[in-house]
Amino acid sequence: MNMPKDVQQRLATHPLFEAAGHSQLAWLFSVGDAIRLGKHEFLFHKGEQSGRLYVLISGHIKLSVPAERGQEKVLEFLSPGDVFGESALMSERVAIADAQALSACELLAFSGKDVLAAVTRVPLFAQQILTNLSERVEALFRDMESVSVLSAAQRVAEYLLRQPRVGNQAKLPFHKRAIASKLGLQPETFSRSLQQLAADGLISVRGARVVIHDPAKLQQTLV
Amino acid sequence: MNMPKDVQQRLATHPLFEAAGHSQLAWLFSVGDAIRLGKHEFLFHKGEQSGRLYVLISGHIKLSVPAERGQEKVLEFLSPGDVFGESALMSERVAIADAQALSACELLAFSGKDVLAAVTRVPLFAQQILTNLSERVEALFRDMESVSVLSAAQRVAEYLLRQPRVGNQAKLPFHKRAIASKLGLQPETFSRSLQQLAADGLISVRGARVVIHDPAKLQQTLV
DNA sequence: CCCAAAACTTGTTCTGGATCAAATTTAAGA
DNA sequence: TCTTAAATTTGATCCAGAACAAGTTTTGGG
Repeated sequence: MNMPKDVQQRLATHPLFEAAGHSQLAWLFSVGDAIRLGKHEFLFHKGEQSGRLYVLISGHIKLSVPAERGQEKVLEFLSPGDVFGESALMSERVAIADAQALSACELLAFSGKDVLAAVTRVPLFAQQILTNLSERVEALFRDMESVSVLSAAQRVAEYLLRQPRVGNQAKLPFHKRAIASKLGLQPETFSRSLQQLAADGLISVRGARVVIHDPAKLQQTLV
Repeated sequence: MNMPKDVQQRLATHPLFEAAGHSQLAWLFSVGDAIRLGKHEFLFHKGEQSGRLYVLISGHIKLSVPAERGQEKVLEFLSPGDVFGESALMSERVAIADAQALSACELLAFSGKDVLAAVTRVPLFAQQILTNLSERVEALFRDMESVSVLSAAQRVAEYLLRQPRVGNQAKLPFHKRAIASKLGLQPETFSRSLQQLAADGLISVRGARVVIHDPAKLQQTLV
């Protein structure tokens, strides 16, 4: 549909596509749209009928639903490789959340029809989608579990332990307010939980930078 | 692998398979296992490496994780047509929850390898799996949203409205304790929420039978 | 049909996190 | 750089739902 040549060349070496053959790639690129989003831009809003499935190539996207008093509930942070907009695969369905870019993003978009067609035409691509959807289901399970069995500080500790670290330092990848919402906490409680963990000598916080003094000991707090 | 002839015949007319051709069905039945579970029986436990993807044909299954003090957190109730055990599609993964039959069940089981192979051999089947996984992601989104934005009574009202009704009467399909856990509530709070809705004249409760006097008015309480 | 065990309900108290309020720090534009 | 809005933190209070404690009802196995 609308896929600049330079984008195609970069994608051809992308993990999602490298296993696909030449003609398969050509077909994917002929039916897919390349999309760019600026930071803060919305890809779709809750209630819209986008009808397309998206593959995030670069950047980060936040799925959230508006709540009362201008608040929002963050459902998921999406990273490169993630597949979303699954309502496209169901008939008559409408987006269940807002999708907003947290940074500049590149995406591919496919119509639901083309995705189902891709199952026969580019099986490796279909398998990637299956695997990614499975991973999202498991991630959501983990979230549901922690929201209902862990305390605020434990949820924060679990989140910190999941972040990539350089040395023993992790960087909170998004606004604390958004992370708090994802964890099912108010910003105040998130802040206080960080302070609590710091007071317990488990971490040090300065802005978005968190030093985890002893990951094993922090992990202990989750029991 | 292990598929009695009578099971094959019933499955051939099942919505999941009716679109598949004769030889495709034959292949599916040759690689799939038919499984029966008695009420209360476990299909797998958290931490096990079942390595298989399951399709629920009849009966109901509960996915849950053990919590402290012998409690459990119910993550999902599965109904006929649902696909689960998605860890099978990811390498090196282990079940994230327990799966227990809530009634006598019939299932099909496929190895992860065979599922990925099915993408090329029985595309319609792969599409069904894609669609069902998408539905589960959306259902989990809805659950996350209600847990964090609705009050106890609102979550109960929402749950009641989703149950099938004959006339204006709905029947709670599982133990109240299990439903409460699914909604992120203690049994006591679930019970009191039902009483509250009854006191407000919105419903009447007798055992597992709930009469919804005016669905529209009950829906109003969710605003 | 009986009866023990499980499920559910009802009452009371308690508490983790929400809410309200007010600094203080950070960061995005002009 | 400056300016101003946004993000974060800190403090004080409040409350929905958890936890604990007894009943009461339902259920299923014998």
